[in-house]
Amino acid sequence: MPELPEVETVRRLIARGVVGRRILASWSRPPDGLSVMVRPDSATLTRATVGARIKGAERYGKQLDFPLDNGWHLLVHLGMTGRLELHQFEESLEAMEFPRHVWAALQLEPDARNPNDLLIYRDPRRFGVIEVTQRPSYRDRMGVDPFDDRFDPDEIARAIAKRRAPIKMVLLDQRIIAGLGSIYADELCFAAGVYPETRASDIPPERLAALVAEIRPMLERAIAGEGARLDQSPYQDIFGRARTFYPKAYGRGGEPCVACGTPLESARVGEGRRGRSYAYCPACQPRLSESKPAPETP
DNA sequence: CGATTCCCCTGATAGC
DNA sequence: TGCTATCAGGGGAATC
Repeated sequence: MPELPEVETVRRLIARGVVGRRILASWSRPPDGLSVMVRPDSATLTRATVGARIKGAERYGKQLDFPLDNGWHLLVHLGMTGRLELHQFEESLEAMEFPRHVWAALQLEPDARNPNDLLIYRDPRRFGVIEVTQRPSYRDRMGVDPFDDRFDPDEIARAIAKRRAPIKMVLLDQRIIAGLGSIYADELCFAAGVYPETRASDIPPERLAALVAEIRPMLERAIAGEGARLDQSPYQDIFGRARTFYPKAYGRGGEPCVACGTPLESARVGEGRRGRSYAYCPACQPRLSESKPAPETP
């Protein structure tokens, strides 16, 4: 659920508090037999981070990357419910009792300008991961980030047009575009007037071009608003900030279309556990087979 | 290669 | 009040 704009917001907020600071100690919760949250393990986290200085805070797609001055990288993927938080640290890490769903913590060196010196990784749903590596490889399995200099709308459109899967699923494919998720896939389909289950290869070229052309501006607006505002969602908050990018389609099934007033519909694309829900306006985003929107109004 | 399916997790919510 | 079933979803892995 945190997608490119939300991850970028986290990056900016965290960067101010951590870049340039040294890591004094680390803690991670012992494995419990379920998903491993800290990779490769607690000992390596300590070996890689303690004594090192955080050089920067970078993002590619939805991946956060904190390069350290000892050659290691601290990587954080927020998954669906992951958070990075800065807190004021009081006692020793060993003595602290961390709340549920906190998987790792790093104690930072004191900084007169910033009283918060404890970086926490929390993730209730455990789809995220925090890891250390000396050779980050996440870019190898990722397509182009929309803010990368190499992002070429024509090239992206050509890649999309080769796919026969539903456009919503193709937009979610991180190997083509890195950073989109369910929210912005829905929003892009809405903005371009494309029915989300349309086969990507069936979308008229000029319409697909319009959709792709909207990717960067839309993400820019969302970043400016510090992420998408999801009043219905329990995962809306990042740092308790007021997010001001209001989705026009995502999560609005049953509500009126902002453009024409028609009630939006919600449905699911893809079977099984990897299916994704989506919302769309049946009037503004007609199916390809329909030359015009269905005349009947429900 | 692409398309499709199963899986991991738990908070929130609806239904009984 | 308490229980149970359902849903949400990013992405790895396996399968077709």
